[in-house]
Amino acid sequence: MARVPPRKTAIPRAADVAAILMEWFARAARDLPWRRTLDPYAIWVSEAMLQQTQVATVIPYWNRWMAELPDVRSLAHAPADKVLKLWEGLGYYRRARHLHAAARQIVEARDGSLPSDLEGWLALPGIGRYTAGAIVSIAFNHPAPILDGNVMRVLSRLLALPGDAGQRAFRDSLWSAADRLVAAASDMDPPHALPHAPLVRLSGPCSALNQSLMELGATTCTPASPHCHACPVSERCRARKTRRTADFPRPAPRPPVAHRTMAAVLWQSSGRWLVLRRAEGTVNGGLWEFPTVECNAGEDPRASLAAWLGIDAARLSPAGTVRHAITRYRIEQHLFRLADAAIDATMPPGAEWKPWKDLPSLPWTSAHRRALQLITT
DNA sequence: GATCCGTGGCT
DNA sequence: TAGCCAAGGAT
Repeated sequence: MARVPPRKTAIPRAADVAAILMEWFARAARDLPWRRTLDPYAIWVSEAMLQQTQVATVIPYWNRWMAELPDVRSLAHAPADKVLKLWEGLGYYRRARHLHAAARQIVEARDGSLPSDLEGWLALPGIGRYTAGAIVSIAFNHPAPILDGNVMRVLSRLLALPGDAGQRAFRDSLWSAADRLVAAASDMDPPHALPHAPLVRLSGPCSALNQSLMELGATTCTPASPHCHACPVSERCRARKTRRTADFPRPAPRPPVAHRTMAAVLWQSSGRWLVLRRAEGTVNGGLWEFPTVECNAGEDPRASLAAWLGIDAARLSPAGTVRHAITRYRIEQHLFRLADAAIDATMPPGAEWKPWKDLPSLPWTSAHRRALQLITT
């Protein structure tokens, strides 16, 4: 039988690869909580949480979220602070605000009925091509391709396709490869059973194929030292064949790290503490923190804070340091306590006094949640 | 297209 | 320790 020579950037015999990956997934799939359901709302929440976030981090958040906000109506009607509190510590808080806004949109414009097609999902805030494809393939078995960091790594190695995630042509080629695979899977039988994870449910072969690509990237085709001996498609992998798995994908250039210094005041007066909610549109918008000022390079943090508050620096007592990171910034937060006597100081704009007992239930920025613990202990 | 948006874990 | 990484989307 004549065999068509594979195009260089095409998956050789995509149907074979799809079948192998699905069979592997049936054996290797991890039992993750959102895999036990076909509810598109639950899958949507998991996909929003999993953006740029690791599975192990997401699991407890997803469980809490689903217990508190089990359906789209409960989310639509929830207060913003409750939504943010459930997201506290996950980062990229815009995801939570988008989820909330999309739920309201679904309840108001669609009477609470979730979309079942790609275009319907893409029309919602916070949902792009990856997330829409993931939801419709996993929940509805639609043959929509997905391309995330894992799939990009798996397919670029399989094809030995040079390039990095920042390059349009590279991404386009991989979207095409992902599309051919899920299309090939769509008319196959799904794996019959997942003996290793019997509680995992599959809507069909498109779900199995897409999840197999992500699973392979997460557990086997890892960024550093991939476990090629355990890979079901290693014999078809062009990067493996030439011992160049480390070359794919090429890392995208990263913006240089910048260091910043901040000073925050833990100001207690008559049993109340001064806190403020960060403005929407800023970093960590909507979250609460203690009043904070950024220090100029080389400036003494205590002097900066004293000047900002209009008080003598000697009245601020050091209470510890918290280090954290926001995207490309590495931030050193210096904490200072200020007690009752300083009622003559300048109130930072937007700040309000809250009793101690109210503080733990607010949604905090990560750095200041740790500051809170420093005070407690 | 480049830049911004968080965090915790791992090496 | 510093750097790197993880199921992206919006502007």
